[in-house]
Amino acid sequence: MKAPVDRVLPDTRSRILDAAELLFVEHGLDATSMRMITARAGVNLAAVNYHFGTKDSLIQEVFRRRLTELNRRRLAELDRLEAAAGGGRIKPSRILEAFFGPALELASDTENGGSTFMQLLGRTYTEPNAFVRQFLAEEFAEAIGRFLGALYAALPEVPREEILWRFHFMMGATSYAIAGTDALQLFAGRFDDADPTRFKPRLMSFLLGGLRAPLAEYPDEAR
Amino acid sequence: MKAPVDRVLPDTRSRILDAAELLFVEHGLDATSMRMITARAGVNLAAVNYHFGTKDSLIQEVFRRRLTELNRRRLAELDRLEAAAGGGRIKPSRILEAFFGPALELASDTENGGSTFMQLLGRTYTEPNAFVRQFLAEEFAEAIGRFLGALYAALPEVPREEILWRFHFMMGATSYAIAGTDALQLFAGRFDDADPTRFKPRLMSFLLGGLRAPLAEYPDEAR
DNA sequence: GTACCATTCAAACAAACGTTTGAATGAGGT
DNA sequence: ACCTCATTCAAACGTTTGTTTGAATGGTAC
Repeated sequence: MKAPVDRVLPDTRSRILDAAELLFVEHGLDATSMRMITARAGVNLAAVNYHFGTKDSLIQEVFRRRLTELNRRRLAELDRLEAAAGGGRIKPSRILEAFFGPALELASDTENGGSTFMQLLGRTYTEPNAFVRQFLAEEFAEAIGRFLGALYAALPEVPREEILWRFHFMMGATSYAIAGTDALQLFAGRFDDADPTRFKPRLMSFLLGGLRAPLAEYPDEAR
Repeated sequence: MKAPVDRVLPDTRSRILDAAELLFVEHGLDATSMRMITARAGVNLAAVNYHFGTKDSLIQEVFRRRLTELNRRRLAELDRLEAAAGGGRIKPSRILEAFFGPALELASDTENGGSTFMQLLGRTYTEPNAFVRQFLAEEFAEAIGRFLGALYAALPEVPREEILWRFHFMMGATSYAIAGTDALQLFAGRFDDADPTRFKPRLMSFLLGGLRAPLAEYPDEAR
């Protein structure tokens, strides 16, 4: 039926992926039409369906080609930490660095479209589209599981559920820092400098402060 | 031309707004069609255009009716704090409570659709749609300006740009906590309890820890 | 040189989109 | 009783959507 060669990437495929990535950030997944993509990529309208099958498959591939590599790097860093610790405890700050570091580095790569993609990823975490959610969850499952386990081991005195929540909060803060800076102009004109390479130490400091914050009390009824 | 009465809200208007709010959360703004909205609201297709003009105006009204009240409550709380302090310093934790407290309370109101709306709001912060961004920015401008000013005054020893960033991070963490819990199943099956009333103390503790974190050093080149 | 096959292309497809229209409806004021 | 006017309704409007089709194109292998 449809079996495009995969050993050699014709330029068309990459051009489509790059154009789609850019347009998805500018207009969102739904608001980006096939015609917009093929026009910017300078290819024929039918090329997307020929190379990727459907628009959904194209979306999936836009994420997959970057995410696989990102999470591979994260897990490699974690492997290094665990090997170096040799069964001993790992400092939480190192774990955070291993998880959020690669993301922030990718977010500051403006030459190969990494920053574009990270903006896209940040705003797609809250995407309602069912198949995108499903796909992202699968792509992240392993990395999140591993890093949660590492944090549990690094902070044995903190309840696991608390760590779980704080990891969630940290991902939120990071995604917004990357995706939301120019996306929403809530802080318009207030940031001198939104370059991820520059705010990385700020963010890491914030995340670590949040992770280490004293445990709150949990009344049965708030207020 | 088009001047519907505004002193009395016919049921149709509210039914449309409620249905739209729900569907926007489920499918996103673009993926929700007029026909889906009117079908769920049980009204005629033309009713939306009659009552709101265009789909964009409807979107705007969905946000406006809740946001105006939310930010009014936030500013009222801040007014109280500033009056009580009488020119003296206000504890940062109180300021955070005044800003994020009302949002979390609205997020736990499942009876009047408040939680639905807060999920919608959380994921709309990163919405690429130009007119939505513009509108949200205007709606938030006053509150953000006031609260930033209050934090500057409460933490005079912290550089303003640092506070700005941390406020951004805090908004990100909060939005995710509200919008991302069930939206993306990254943490699927891991949360026992996603009720906002229950995670509020957790989040507040995390935010305060992040706000108070030691300042990072800023090397000219990271790594 | 010719047969093959992946790729490109212009054109068309049905379906769904937001919006408009003009007639029907029905409660309220005079 | 009659006029008024906000509201509802079924139907249609012209666009745009993602996808499909069948013919052209052009390099590679024999």
